[in-house]
Amino acid sequence: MRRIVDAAVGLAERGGFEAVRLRDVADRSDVALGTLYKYFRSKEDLLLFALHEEVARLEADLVKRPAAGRAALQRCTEVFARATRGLMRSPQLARALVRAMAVGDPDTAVQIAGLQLRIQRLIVAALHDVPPDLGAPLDGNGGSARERQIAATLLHVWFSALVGWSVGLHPTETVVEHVRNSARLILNGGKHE
Amino acid sequence: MRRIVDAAVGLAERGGFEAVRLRDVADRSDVALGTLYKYFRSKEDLLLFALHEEVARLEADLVKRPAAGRAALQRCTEVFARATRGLMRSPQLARALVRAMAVGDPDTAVQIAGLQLRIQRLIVAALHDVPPDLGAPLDGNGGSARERQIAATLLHVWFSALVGWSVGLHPTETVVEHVRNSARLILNGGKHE
DNA sequence: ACGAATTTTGCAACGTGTTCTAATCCTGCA
DNA sequence: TGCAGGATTAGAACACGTTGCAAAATTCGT
Repeated sequence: MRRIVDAAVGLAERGGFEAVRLRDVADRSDVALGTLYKYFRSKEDLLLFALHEEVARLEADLVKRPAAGRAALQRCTEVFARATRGLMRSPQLARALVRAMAVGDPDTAVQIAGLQLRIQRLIVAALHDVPPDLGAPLDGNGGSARERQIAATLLHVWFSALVGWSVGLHPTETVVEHVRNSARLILNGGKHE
Repeated sequence: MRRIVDAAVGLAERGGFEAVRLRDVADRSDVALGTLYKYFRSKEDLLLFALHEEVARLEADLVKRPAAGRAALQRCTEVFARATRGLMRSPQLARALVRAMAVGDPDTAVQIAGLQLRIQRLIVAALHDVPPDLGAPLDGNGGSARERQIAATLLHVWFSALVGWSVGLHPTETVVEHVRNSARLILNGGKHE
């Protein structure tokens, strides 16, 4: 099962979503197609699992070295910058993962919701200027209501920008730009410092 | 070609994205599969055309009866509310259209960009408290920089919320709620009036 | 009204996600 | 050691987006 995920990620890194042909994944991981479908209900499910691991990496990174900076704007922008950079280690993989989020069925919705909450928690922590507490319950109750609202909004912006990028609307750098601009708008009233 | 789009929309209204089987669309519109592919490069392309018509409806609606209200917050929330209500006339169709936006290839990206700009123009107009000028160039230069930034941010929130809804993350009403909350945060500093 | 160019048609074929099945391979227990 | 129950396999089969192609229908200039 580790092997399955690794094979899928390997293929996605090379050729993105379409390159993850489940027959190939099965071959590469020395597993029959049926077995693969026993572990993962669909292609999206499989890629979502990879995304889960990616988020875990981000969490670990932010616990070890929390976003620093005097202003909340700086800190939360840094979280998104790091998250984006992490994803962009392999743009093709990133595209595949984003797509998996965007087309999931209701089956996968639960996982997506979980991922959202985890990232939101990271942003709230950055706004609050504390290291994220991975042990805290995922009920979206950390931080103040305002902080949670800011985090939710920026998360939407980030996601939407990622989709836009993955579809070919704009280049890599623009993703973080969008988030930064929105964060400025919210936290600074829109002024450029 | 009208017939093609109508057939596709009809099927999408019943069963969403998956129900739009291009063979069925071809049958229903008395057209061969090959012809269909001459007009539309892909399933997404076809649905995006339907979305284009939906946006045109929204534009016409907002020109005839611009969003009213004393506060910018009120007006721009109303734009999103009307847009969402328009889409939700048929939730299945809405799901199909949202999905088409989220998975387009670079070929379709241009159209998506155009749609974005048109909606953004509508929001800027509402913020500015003038009826939208559909004749204005689509270069995203209407309104002040701040207004454009607000519109861009809220558009991201709306889109992301729509994707979340279409994937099964949350119910219909939540979509506008998300936008309203973000708009409050930006325009009112987050206070509930 | 004729012939050339273009469009449309009908249909077969391919790729890939997904499902199904019968055979085979464990694994743990008596 | 032998066996029951579950997991795994190989591979066929199905659905649907997409492509290709040769024949038929339509359009258009003259």
